[in-house]
Amino acid sequence: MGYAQDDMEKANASHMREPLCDIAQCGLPLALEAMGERWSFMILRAAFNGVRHFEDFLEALGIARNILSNRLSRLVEAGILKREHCANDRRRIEYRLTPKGLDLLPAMLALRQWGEKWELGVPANPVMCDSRDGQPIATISIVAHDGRVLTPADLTWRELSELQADPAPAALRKVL
Amino acid sequence: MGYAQDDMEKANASHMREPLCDIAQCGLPLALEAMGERWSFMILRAAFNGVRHFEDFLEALGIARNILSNRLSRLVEAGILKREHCANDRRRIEYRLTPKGLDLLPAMLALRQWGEKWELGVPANPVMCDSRDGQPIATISIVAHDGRVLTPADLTWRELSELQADPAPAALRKVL
DNA sequence: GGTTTTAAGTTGCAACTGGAAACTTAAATA
DNA sequence: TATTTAAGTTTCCAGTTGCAACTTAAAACC
Repeated sequence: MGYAQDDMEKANASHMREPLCDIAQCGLPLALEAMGERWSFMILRAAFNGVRHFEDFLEALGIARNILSNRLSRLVEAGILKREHCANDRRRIEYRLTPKGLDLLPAMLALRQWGEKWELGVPANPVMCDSRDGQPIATISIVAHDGRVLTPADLTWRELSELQADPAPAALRKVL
Repeated sequence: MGYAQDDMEKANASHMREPLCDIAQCGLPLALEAMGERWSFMILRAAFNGVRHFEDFLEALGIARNILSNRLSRLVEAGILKREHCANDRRRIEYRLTPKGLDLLPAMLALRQWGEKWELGVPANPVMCDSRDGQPIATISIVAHDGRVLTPADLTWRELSELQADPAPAALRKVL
């Protein structure tokens, strides 16, 4: 039993889809390598909403069984989900977010907020709130080390070496 | 000339790929509808780095010409990029980020930071910095309305109606 | 104990999407 | 006018997706 998954992996390995940008020392291509597939974020969203079992993902997402199987395996391989047999019912498998998976929440909420603002147009329901005071969370934004909110015009790229040599240079080129 | 793009659109329309989640009033599926394709974020990254012309995207990304053409068209359709003929050289077309596109920067940086932390393992080069003081930006995080940083355990979903009726209830269920 | 049900995953097949390379179109330049 | 450049299109083939039916193993039922 179960050699088809191996075949699928072999097939992937034999002419492995070229990494999105293997030269760049940039986290974005690496993040997309793990999360760039069509269903990955939707599976993650379901996981954040407490979905843990194969059949429940299936129903929540309306995804094909084989694709779900493949995506869950990849997310487990990537260390974003962990796969565990249920103690009381050994047929059941629980997929749970790892710390690495939980750490994707800011990125996911930023995307969600963008979609709400620019595509949905109205506040989505339900609203993500702070459980301590019940208030909606703030918009995810880029902030400086001292907490000021930054816009694209306030940002610049600096070389690591330059940054270490001269922490606060006089003039910096703007990115945009 | 130029009927192939129309054909492509017709082909799309005839059995249009079903939206990722058309029922949910959620921004995430909508965001993924616009940005979920394999190359979309990499194109956006290049655009944020000042790439504006077809051939330059081609070289920067190592993407196939037809796929780039198709993705740029979709990003323009989605209102994330705008397409403009250069004034001085009418062959050249400039793709520039719109405000809607610029607003994806927090999501992109959150993904990049995640990739750096969990996949790259070391700080990527170059570093995104505040141009006012040259310091690296803070980690993108989820903050409450009053600025406290929140973890997944601090978060809860609330219904819009409930939120309006009772802004600060006594007990709230945690999401995770 | 034997049958049925449930959970998870696999297979085969048809349709669709992606990528490489050659081709087209139109504008600029020599 | 001939050539080059920028952007985009077409062709063709390989790879991926999705559906439906099938398999496997454990639990529940009778």
